[in-house]
Amino acid sequence: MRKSMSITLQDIAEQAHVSVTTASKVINDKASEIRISPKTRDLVLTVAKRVGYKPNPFAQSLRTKKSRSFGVVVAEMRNPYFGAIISGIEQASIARGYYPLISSLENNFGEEKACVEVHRANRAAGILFAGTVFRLEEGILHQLAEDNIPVVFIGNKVEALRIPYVDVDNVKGAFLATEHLIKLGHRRIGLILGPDEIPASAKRWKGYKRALEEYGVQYDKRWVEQETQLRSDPGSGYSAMMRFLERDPPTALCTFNDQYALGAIRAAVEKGLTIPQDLAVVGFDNIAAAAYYSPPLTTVEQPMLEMGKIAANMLIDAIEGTLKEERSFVILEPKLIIRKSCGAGP
Amino acid sequence: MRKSMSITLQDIAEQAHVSVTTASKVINDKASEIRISPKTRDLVLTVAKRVGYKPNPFAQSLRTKKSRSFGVVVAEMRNPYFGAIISGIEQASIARGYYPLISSLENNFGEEKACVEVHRANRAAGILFAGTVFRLEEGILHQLAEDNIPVVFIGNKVEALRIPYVDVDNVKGAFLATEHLIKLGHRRIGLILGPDEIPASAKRWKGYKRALEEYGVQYDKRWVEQETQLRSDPGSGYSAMMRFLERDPPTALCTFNDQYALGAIRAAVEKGLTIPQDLAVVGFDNIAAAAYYSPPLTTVEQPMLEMGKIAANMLIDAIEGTLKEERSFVILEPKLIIRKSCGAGP
DNA sequence: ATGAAAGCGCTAACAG
DNA sequence: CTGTTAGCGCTTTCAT
Repeated sequence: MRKSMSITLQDIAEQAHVSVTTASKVINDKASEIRISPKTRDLVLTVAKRVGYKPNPFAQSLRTKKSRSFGVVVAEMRNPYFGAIISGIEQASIARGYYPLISSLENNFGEEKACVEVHRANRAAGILFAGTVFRLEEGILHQLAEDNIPVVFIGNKVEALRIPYVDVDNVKGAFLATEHLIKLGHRRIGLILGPDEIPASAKRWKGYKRALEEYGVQYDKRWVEQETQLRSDPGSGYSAMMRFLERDPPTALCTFNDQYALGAIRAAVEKGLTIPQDLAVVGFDNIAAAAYYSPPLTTVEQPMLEMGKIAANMLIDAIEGTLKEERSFVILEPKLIIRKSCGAGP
Repeated sequence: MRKSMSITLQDIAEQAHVSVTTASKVINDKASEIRISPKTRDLVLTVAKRVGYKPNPFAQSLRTKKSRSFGVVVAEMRNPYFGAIISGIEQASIARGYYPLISSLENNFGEEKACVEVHRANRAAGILFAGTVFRLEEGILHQLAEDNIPVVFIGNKVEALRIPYVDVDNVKGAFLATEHLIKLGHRRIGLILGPDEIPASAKRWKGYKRALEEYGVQYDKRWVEQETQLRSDPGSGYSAMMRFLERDPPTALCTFNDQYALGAIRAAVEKGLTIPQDLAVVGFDNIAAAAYYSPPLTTVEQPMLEMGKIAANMLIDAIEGTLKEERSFVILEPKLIIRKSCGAGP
């Protein structure tokens, strides 16, 4: 009698008077494909249930050289946008019997390499990158590809490589935001972008320009401000807005995300403007808090939870070798959520 | 020559012309305690470095029956408070060569059991609970204890059990907040508490009463409102504040956390009050966004990152059997951060 | 100081 | 339909 060790196939085999092999076969044979007598099957299953058998994942992985956990590298855990994505990833993977190992870069961008090292050391079966930026180390992606470790991106694609990814339609999102402002009568519409390294910046810029063009509003570079810092906190929106305020400010504003919007609003209010009378602002993401900002924020919603779920399922498919090329690139629809931060026009 | 498999001790042994045993000894012998000739040691180490050897954690765990990963069960991943704690956990554990498996309850409170199941199936070496509530299943804790799987709590203790935990001094935090308001001249000070299941509620209530008493302000139950819902979003603060507003509102308000504060402010503003002139409000936590609320929020800071780090280190110590009783209960100091949401008095 | 051998729990050929 | 055998990569006696 083992001390208080966990229950093994051995135990089941003994109690059911069958071999370990048979026990293993029964347990692993979900679809009843292997020919085992119903009697034996039932017996083994009953014993397994009775003793509360849980396969030892270390032994399984050692033997099969397959792991049921995968790595998740996320830009900033503290950002609610990523929090929601992680929730989605988690829900989907647990449902399929996989376990995400989450690691975040926080302010240490450029540490993608270190994170990947950790996941590789843990024999992650695949890696999910959310909002990461490969400033220096694109090489690690080739390395991963060589070693047959699947990767999927969320909200960020490395253009040169054909890697599965899921994202929201950024140009459409920015288009929606800008269009809303134009229809409200605004002509001097500011745009606060994230840093260049984030591909979404360029796409949102594009959507913004497209809306201007479509509605015959003159594009002017002086209405666009860009953050250079990668951290995505309200401070970014604050300082960008301050720069607008020091020259001649726009009457409306598209911001890179809800946190930027919060910061931008703060800056405007500090300079004596009121929202939305003096400045209409629209955010991006629709994080939970946005509905409670003062004023409640009109914003472009991204389906974060769903993005996380889809990405996790894609990665797991890739791990299991069933991911089809045509399902490898999914772009979700953004949705304009109208609240109070744009009022009824300038 | 193996196909493109990972490098094993075997490979090192061959290349260094030593036995696998020797290779293993050298690799595991950080402190040079085992008698191995310096020459052999150097040789093995050199080869290991050259081929980029990474031990296979599955084999290690299978053999030693010890795992280097532990579970983290967190109440709500989307909440920035927990995001910060997770960051701390992660930083500390990676530094010690451990890997946190994070799972969250989100809105499914009462699913602690399912989460724990998952972690046990993965052979987690220990479990960290952050902000979780054991409404139904306190039994799983006994189970864990029986099976010798260490547990530590963050921000929440199950009173009956002597389980290591780290938290902020909640009564002091609430005291600080209330005292600040009293010193500003307020007498009708509202308190919005979280649900009963969260032990911090009772503690903060205590701190609030203590401050009132110390400064000779009459305590009145009608100034306290409590949320019943476990989800900690701005909506909770919003509805609680609305209840105050329908009777006679206080002139100042202590809220359960910054998100509650955001919601409460929104409710007050909707009813035509201005902050801080008509209502002074103080939050709790000091999440990153709090500095950018309108007005910037005066709040009680919790050292979330540090709490995460400390807890992770405690758990790892417990896993390794070196956690001392006297270091098992740590209460950190809260700190009042004064910004604009309380103005200069009523 | 070094190595041979055994075995952790599981799965996969291969027999029977 | 079932069992025997072997081995994944590692650590751990126990010899030498």
